[in-house]
Amino acid sequence: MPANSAPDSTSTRDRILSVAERLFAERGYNKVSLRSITAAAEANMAAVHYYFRTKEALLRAIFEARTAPLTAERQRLLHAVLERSGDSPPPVREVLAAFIGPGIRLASTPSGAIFNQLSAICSVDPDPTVRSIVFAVHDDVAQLFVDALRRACPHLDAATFFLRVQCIFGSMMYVRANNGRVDRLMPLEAQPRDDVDTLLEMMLDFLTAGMAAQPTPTARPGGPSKAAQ
Amino acid sequence: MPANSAPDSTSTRDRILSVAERLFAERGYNKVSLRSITAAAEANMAAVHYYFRTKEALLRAIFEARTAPLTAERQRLLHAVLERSGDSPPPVREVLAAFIGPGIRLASTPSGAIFNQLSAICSVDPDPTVRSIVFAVHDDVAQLFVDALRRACPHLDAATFFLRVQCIFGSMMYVRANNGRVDRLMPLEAQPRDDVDTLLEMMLDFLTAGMAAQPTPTARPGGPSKAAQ
DNA sequence: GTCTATATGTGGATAGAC
DNA sequence: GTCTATCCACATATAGAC
Repeated sequence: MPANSAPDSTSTRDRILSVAERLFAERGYNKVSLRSITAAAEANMAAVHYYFRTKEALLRAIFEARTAPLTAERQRLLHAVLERSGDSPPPVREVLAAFIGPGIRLASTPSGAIFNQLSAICSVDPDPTVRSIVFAVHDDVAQLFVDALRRACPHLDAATFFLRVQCIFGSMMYVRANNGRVDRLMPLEAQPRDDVDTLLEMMLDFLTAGMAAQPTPTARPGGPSKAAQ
Repeated sequence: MPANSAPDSTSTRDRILSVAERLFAERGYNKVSLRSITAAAEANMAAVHYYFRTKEALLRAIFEARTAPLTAERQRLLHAVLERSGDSPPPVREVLAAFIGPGIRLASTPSGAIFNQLSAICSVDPDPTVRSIVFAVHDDVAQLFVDALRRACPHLDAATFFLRVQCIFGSMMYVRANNGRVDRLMPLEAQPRDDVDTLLEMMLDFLTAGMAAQPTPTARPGGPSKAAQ
C-alpha cells in the first residue's frame, strides 16, 4: 500500500538495491559496509536483514535482477545466429556480437554503466562468495556462447581456442570496467563511450580479427618443433 | 632469495613477504588479515609492524620487489625494439612481445605464477590504496609501451587505438590471473600453461591480428553517417 | 628482535519496541 | 515494516615485557 504523499516514490527495498549496486561498483563488495549502504539509502540495517537477510543475498539479488534481461537477450541473439547458419559454422563476428553486444549496450544508460562496472569487478573477484554468484548467473549463457564460438572456429586447435576465449573475456571485462587505467596513459584524445554502437563495432573489429588469425605453427604434441618467425 | 628448500633458513621478514604474497593472490588484499599472514608465516602481528609498519606498506614492498626486475626487462626489450626500427614504425608484434613477454614468462615458476595472480587481481581492484600502488609501479613502463605501440599503429585513429589498448590490457590481465572462469566452460582440453613460450606466441597471434585489423568505417565526427554492414 | 596483551575501531547480524 | 539498541566477532595498530 504505497502512500500517495510520499516524497520518494521508490520503496525502501528499491532504494537499498540501487544504492548498494552503486557503492559495490565504486568500491567493491568487500569494502562497502551495510552501514554505509543504509546511511546512503536513508534506511537502517534492520531493513537490509528484513528484505534480503544477508549482505551476500543482497548482492545476489542485484545480479539476478540485472542479468535476467541481459541473459535473455544474449540467448535470443545467439539462437538467432545459430538458426541462420544452420549446419554450417556461424560467422565469428555475429557470435561475438550476440554475446558481447547486450553487455556493451548497457553502457548507454547511467544505471547500466554502473552495473557494468559492478559486473566487471565481481567477475575477477577472488572471493568465493562473489565468484559463486557471478558464475551462477552467467554460466548458462556463457556456455552457449563458447559452444557457438567453437563451431565458428574450426580452424583452431583446442588450446589456442581456449586461450583466445580468455582474451575475449578479458577484453570485455576490461572495457566494461572502464577503470581509468588506460586513461592515465593517453593524452586528451576522445573516448568513444558516448556511442555504444561504435564502441561495439570497434570491439568486434579487434576480436574478430584475433579469432580469425591462423595460429603460429610451434612446438605442439605431434607438431613440428621449430616456430616460424 | 636463496633456495626455498630450507624451511627455517629464511628470515622472518622474507617469510612474511612470501606468505603475504601467496595469500593476497589467493584471496585478495582485503580478505586477508595480518593475523592469517602471521599465523601462516609463524610470526606475530608485531613483526609485521616492525618490518613494514602497515598492511599497505607490506603490499607495496611485495610489488616493488617483484616489479623491479620485471620493469627493467620490459624497458630493455622495448628500447631494443625501438632502436632496431629507427625512424620507421616498429613491428606491432615485437612491441607487444616486449611488454607482454616478461609478465607471461613469470608463469613458468611457481612464485612467478603467484605474483601474476596477485598482479592481475590488484590491477582491477577498485580500492584506491591498491590502485595507487599498482599504478605507481607500472605507469612508467606502461607509458613507454603505449607510446611505442602508437608509433607501430599509424593506421588507427585515436579512439580505436584507445579501445584496442584496453583490450590488450584486459587480455593480458585475464590470462595472467588464470582465475578458472573459462576452465569451467571447456571440456577436458589441454591448457597450454606449462609452456610459457607457446602461450606467449598464442597471445601475440591474437593481439597482433587484432591490432592490424582495419577499423570498420562508421559514424565518426566528420565521417559518413551510415555504417557499413 | 620477538613476543604477549590490549587499545580502539568497525563489521554483520539480530532482538524487541512501536 | 521500520526503527533503536546491542551482541559479538574480528580488524589494525601499538605499548611494553623480555
